[in-house]
Amino acid sequence: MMSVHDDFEKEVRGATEAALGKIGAAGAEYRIEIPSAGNADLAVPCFQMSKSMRKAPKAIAEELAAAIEPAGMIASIDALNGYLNFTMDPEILTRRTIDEILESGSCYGGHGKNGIRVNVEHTSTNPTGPIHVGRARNPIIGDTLARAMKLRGYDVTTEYYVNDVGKQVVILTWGVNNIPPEDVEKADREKADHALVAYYRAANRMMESDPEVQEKIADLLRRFEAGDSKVISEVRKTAQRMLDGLKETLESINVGLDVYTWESRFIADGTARSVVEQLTASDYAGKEDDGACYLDLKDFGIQGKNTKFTFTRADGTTLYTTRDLAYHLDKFKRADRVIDVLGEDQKLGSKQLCSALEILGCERKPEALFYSFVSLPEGKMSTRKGVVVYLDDLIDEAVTRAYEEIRSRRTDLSEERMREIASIIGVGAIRYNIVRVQPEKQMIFKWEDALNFDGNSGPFLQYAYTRTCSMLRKAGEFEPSADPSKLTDEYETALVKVLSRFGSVIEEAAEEGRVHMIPAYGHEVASTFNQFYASVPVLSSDRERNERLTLVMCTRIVLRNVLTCLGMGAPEEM
RNA sequence: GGACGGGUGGCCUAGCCUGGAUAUGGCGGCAGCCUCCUAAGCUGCAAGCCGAGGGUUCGAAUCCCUCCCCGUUCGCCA
Repeated sequence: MMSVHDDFEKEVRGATEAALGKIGAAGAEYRIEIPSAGNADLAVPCFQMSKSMRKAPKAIAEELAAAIEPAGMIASIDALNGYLNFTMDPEILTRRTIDEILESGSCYGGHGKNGIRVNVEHTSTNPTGPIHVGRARNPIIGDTLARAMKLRGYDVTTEYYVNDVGKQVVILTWGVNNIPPEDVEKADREKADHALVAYYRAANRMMESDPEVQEKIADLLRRFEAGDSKVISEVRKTAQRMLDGLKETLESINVGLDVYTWESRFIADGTARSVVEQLTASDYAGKEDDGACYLDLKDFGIQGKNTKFTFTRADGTTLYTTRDLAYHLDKFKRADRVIDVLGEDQKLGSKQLCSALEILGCERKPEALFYSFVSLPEGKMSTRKGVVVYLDDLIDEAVTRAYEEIRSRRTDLSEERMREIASIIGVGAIRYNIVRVQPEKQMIFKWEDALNFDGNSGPFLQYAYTRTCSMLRKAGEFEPSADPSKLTDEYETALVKVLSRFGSVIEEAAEEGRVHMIPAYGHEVASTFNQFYASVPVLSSDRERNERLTLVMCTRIVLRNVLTCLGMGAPEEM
């Protein structure tokens, strides 16, 4: 279905071309843009045609404006500063926007099912410790992208790749099975991930200082790589315990993943081995003196000291990226589009993976979405060193703050209800503050920013939402009406305009992975609604009551869709 | 040293891909607004050589070049 804006642009294009013909400049190049100034809806800058027409832009704009009569959706045309400005008929915009929102409801902003299967892999943190805020962008960006794509119409599957292979999980397993509980620091909470990470840290420390421990861990790793089923299942068991803790954290911020794929599977089912065989047979393959195999990727735009990408160790065992290749080949079978949400440290690895896929004759590539790490003012976070802020602690702090806020302003709510709302607000604040900034921008974690509840924040959107709920609750029964002749106030028009843009925001977020557009848009909706709320009486209005309530209803739908996309709760009161 | 990303009022941030009118929004600061639908709100004010310098263009935060600062990376780790 064509949106109001698409239809309007089409009419503007038609009118502009006709006008150019009339003034003897048919075929002139022009652009249509959204004005950065003024109240018009679309504009045609007349600067670029100025040279060939040998006329001042201002004069061209004026001539063009004079050559166009308002018709159809075009309500008025005017020339200003060398721009030809078009204003859309507000009545048409209002009626079509409201009708579409009421008709589409929770699907508003989307496009209907498109049948394209998308696999979004996100989070995939090593199961060696709790999720810390340095990595917290991953689940939040990934989950938001998945939700936006779902709304847009994709058939989305989210997936977590569990690294149950390699030195790190072996160290953890050794620690859990060999260090007595009294030798590790007491965990600050009982969740498995928090309880287990102490063993991981202790094992790392012991390994560094005690050659005997180092040898024991090396031995365990050798048995693991040799396929010792007892060792493999021990490691898997530890990883599973850790993962259960991670899942709990993810659930608490409304992130649920559809599929968990274990890395060890690609060793067990032989697909990693088959990748090795195919790569070895390729023209780019080489072998070190000691037997390690590599691809030389100098022809694939990989630059640096070393263009080699090693895919087996000297002993022939596979490496992480080798197994990741098998994993991607598997994902390609299951989805039409494969998206990986990755930390910026994976950039080279991802590029090597794409080159290797090409060498394997695979025509498809994963689409990578990279984000920069969140660091602390004193430097980067490290699970091993214990220099971290855990996501669980951030959530607790945010919920506690939200609880205090509610208790200070509400006396009519039950304890249970206040706790429930506090959780919705606290979690919303965290998700919003993280997804707000474009992924590639580095972030420095500060408690006061992370816990911001005012202005450009999650609770700001939720608060506007509760206002819509409260008004509709108090209004009781009413007859919905999109009669545009009764919604002519500037605040009403501004609100309708903002609501009408939701589809294009979702399009950009979903198609280009620009998820930070969603919170920015949500803030605009909430802010425009708050201005309307402060200036236009609704419940006490008479002649326009139904139309205003209908507009409030539409705002509620859009805000709820935005909140859903952001994985934030929509509280009826707060 | 190479590669990739970031640098926008005191602080955080949008815009950059696709050049265009007075550079977006927030925090903090200052001054106002609750006899009206929840003040987690609204209104107003102060605050900017868009990292620096060149170039292209009628026009540059946006494109190109050089340089500076920050982050990531250049493992037979994951």
